[in-house]
Amino acid sequence: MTAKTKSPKLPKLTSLDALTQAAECLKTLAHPHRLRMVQMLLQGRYTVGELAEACEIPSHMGSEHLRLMQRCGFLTSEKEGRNAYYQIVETHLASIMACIEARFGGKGE
Amino acid sequence: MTAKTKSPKLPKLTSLDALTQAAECLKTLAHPHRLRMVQMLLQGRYTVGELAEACEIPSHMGSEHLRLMQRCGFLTSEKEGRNAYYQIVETHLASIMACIEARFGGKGE
DNA sequence: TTGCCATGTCGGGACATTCCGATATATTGG
DNA sequence: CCAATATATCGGAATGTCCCGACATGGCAA
Repeated sequence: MTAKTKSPKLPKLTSLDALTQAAECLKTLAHPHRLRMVQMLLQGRYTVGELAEACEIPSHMGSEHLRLMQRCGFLTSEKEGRNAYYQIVETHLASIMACIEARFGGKGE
Repeated sequence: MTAKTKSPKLPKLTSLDALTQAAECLKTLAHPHRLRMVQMLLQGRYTVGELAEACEIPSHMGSEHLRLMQRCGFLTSEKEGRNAYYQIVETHLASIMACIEARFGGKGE
């Protein structure tokens, strides 16, 4: 019955659809190597090989991580000779990465 | 050799250990129902049943999601009669949730 | 051309997550 | 006491993720 509106606070909620999208993106981000790649790409320009080496993984696996993030709308790529450079297009990654660094020791701590 | 420092920009990086922890936490957060629960708990006080109902899932599944987030250090619980109330203890959740809302339509959009 | 290097793609095995039904515990009301 | 409610836990089936070796593509140099 409507009289039983016992809830003293009515929360404003994001739709479950939007949260499902958000969860997809977070899942894509939730990997140590992908986090490092994003952190690097927020600071400079790197090839697949450089990103993979910084993650201590073979470069063909780096390529897969980068493709995942591209599918999800985080990155784009451009080729230069036999190298491929990736760059960030999802601008919100900067602020999310800042939150993560604030919690889990920023760079170098 | 040290002479081969061809990198024009030297990025400051979070350690892979810290990023592994961060990825664990992000993976815990990366679920639509858990995101909604966190969003609600940032605004008020709710029982397991209320949180589960808002996610349109049976309450025993809500209980599992809440336990996951508790293990990860996001939440604590207190019992009151036959109800259980959860609350947020990881303060950084507020800023991360704000980033997510900024990207995926905040509350009500 | 031939061969090498950087990148991208495919298939599979190992492992983790998600969801659900069934069951367990604890508290309240009758 | 018994029954009903709220929460928690267990086991398993379906699904998804991670990592790897193997192979494919395209550019560059000798």
